Amino acid sequence: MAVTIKDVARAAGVSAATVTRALSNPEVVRPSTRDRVKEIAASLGYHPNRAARGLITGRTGNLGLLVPDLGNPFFPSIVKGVQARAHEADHAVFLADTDEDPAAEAGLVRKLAKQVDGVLLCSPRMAEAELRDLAAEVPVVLLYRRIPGVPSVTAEFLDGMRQAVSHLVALGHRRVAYVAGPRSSWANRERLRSLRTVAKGKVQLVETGNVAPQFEGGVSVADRVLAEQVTAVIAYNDLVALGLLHRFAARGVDVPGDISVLGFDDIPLSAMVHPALTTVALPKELAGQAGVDLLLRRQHKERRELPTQLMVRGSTGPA
Amino acid sequence: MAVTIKDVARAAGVSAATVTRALSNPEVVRPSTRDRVKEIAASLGYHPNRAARGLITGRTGNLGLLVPDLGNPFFPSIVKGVQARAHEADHAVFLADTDEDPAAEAGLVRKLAKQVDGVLLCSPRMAEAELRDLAAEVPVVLLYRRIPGVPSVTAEFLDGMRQAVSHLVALGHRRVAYVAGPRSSWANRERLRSLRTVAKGKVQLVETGNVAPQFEGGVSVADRVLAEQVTAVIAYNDLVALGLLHRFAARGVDVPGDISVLGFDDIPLSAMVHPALTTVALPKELAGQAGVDLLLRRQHKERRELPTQLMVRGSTGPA
DNA sequence: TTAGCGCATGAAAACCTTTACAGATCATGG
DNA sequence: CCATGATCTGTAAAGGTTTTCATGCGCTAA
Repeated sequence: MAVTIKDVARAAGVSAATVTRALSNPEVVRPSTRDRVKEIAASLGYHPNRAARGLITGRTGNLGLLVPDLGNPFFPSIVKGVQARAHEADHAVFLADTDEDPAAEAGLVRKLAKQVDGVLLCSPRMAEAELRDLAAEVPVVLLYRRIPGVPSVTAEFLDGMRQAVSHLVALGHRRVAYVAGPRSSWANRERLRSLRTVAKGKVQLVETGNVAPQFEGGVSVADRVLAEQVTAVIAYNDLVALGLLHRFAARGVDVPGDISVLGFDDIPLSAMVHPALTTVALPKELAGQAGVDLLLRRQHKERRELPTQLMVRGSTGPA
Repeated sequence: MAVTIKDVARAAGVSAATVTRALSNPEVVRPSTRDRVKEIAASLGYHPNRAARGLITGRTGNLGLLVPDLGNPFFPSIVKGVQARAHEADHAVFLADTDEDPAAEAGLVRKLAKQVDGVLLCSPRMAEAELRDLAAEVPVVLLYRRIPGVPSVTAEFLDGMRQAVSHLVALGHRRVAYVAGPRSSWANRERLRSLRTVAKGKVQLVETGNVAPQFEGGVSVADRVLAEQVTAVIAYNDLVALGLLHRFAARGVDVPGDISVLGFDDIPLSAMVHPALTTVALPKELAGQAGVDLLLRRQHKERRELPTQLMVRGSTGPA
């Protein structure tokens, strides 16, 4: 059926040990033998059985990636980055989508744990204690979340918010609404904290409550935002901002004439709508790549904080 | 380190064989023994090493999923469906994104082949011969592509196109542009064929050439569409349609007042823009699920063709 | 010439699980 | 009390790879 190392060994007239050496430790085998083995292996289409290899080396060559919702375009971008980088490093990627169900996450990770060398976790809502337990069981790198002692990749939220607020201030906005995301989300807490810090003394902040981090969340809160008499609104993320835009358009509210809208994430979609969404771009593919690097280099203490970038588009204008 | 079957066996005072039987073949072991083993296994946190199991059973409990571009929101939806269904069946999912590079696909699949029980292939562009070879090496189910002899999940393109054209005809459109996707894509050929069939005698079809199946493709062809003096345009997919909408908006062309726009796929995004996009909805998560079912042989059919549904939204109106 | 060394290779053990087969235990009927 | 059969459990092999250790060989230096 499948071609095994023995088939190659027999065809090359050497032992299995020599085959494995020729392929994964080439310098220890005589060049003539090595070349012959390699050639025969290639012609037979031999690839080592990774399960068997993993059994003895303890390393699987796989890694796991957990995301809360592929429906949010933020995450496919991360997946792309992880995927690409992992393949460069000759690793395969297990993907799990938890469908925004934090309860299921830990279980999923534990099931994957045996089959992977490490796990990348996009888990804004999982309890911190749970996360810490997990990190003790299997190498973990957190994506867009920070917990002391656990390696992580995040972005400079504070700087991003500063860019956003400066932009609005420059346009003359003095009273700005913030539509928050899920209260339990780390990213939400972080964004809110950053925003409060940078808003202090510069703009008056109106918090309009928490919504689901989705398009519908933005739609549902849009009318409340309008009632607040603000000249600009910052949304938890782009999806929520798009929900706002949608409802504003439906009500005939002009953006940015009547109100400016600012998002967070810079999902591809944001450049496609009209008016295009001004937003704080977070590195996504880059974050995925950085996460893989952290995981595979096993620098367990390390942490990376990537730069953010305000993307000024059509949805913001003078107050 | 990790807890193995021997640890459980020792703790329970039985042999490894009894442990494995107690857990995966419970009826053949005496109830009292079975319960004790199960209890101890649970308390030790024992999970069988899937690699080792796979080595002997020949089944891995994993499956592979290949998509051309996660950046196209069509595919994350499929991934979600696959993922959810696979987990229900206690299988894990390897994901590979080929970044629209058909050349890389076959290699990726072959590398994965040893680690999976089967592969789901979203591969609109791979050469048919290559695909057939692959299907001979590892169980394959094709998603949104059909090749004789290979199990596949597709949708009723013809019926979808019929719904779309009937809708336009009812609105009084008689001259309709079609923006085609990549010439090498199966879906493109299929859509074009269906469209020609249903358009015959009902509307005059203007084909405006092939574009990349992305937002930019739509943007780049929008002006050419306008020059054709049509009252409606059908795009290869939603992303292209959104590109059209974007460019139309920038040029001050009113949709649907000046021209109606119709997409294909129904990606989540299409309902979020303004005007919302009228489009032919293809089952995505459902297709993923059906694919998994086919692969795991929970279903004995070789092929499934899922229904499509025209979603009438704001981008189409009277001619 | 031979001891000694380095190098290339092979044999065998190990990784963890499942399963075919054999052995052990026990109850039952004769 | 023994033979028989049923039920339960243990032994050992198998699966494909990597790695440790040992072997054999040719060569150099004494």
